[in-house]
Amino acid sequence: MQNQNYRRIWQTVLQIPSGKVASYGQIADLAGLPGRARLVGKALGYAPEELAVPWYRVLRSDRSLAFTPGSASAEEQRHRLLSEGVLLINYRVQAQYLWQPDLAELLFKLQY
DNA sequence: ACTGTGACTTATG
DNA sequence: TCATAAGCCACAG
Repeated sequence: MQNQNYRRIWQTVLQIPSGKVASYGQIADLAGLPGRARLVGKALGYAPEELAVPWYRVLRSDRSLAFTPGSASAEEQRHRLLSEGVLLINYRVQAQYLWQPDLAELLFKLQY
């Protein structure tokens, strides 16, 4: 887990503001890893607790949760999002909650 | 080297 | 909207 790619993914997810969400593919792109959306899911699973990575702000490109509906993980994600004001309707969030970062500012913060 | 498996995505009907 | 199919890539066995 000392993987540099994982580190970049965690740092990118850390930039998602409260109340906003991003897709796995979007995070992969922003982290400089286009085409590796699946790696993002893997990286989130390995994220160190102390880093406090907001994994629940990441979902599929169609704005639905990646976990199977009703599962413990899905419920935790749903609750965490709700506590930030992001309401899920049929396991989907509204487009208004999508994160649209300022690329110049983001790249500066990530220091790539 | 080969194969199966995902916290995925896009195209198509 | 759904459902299916194919593409995708890292990783484990």
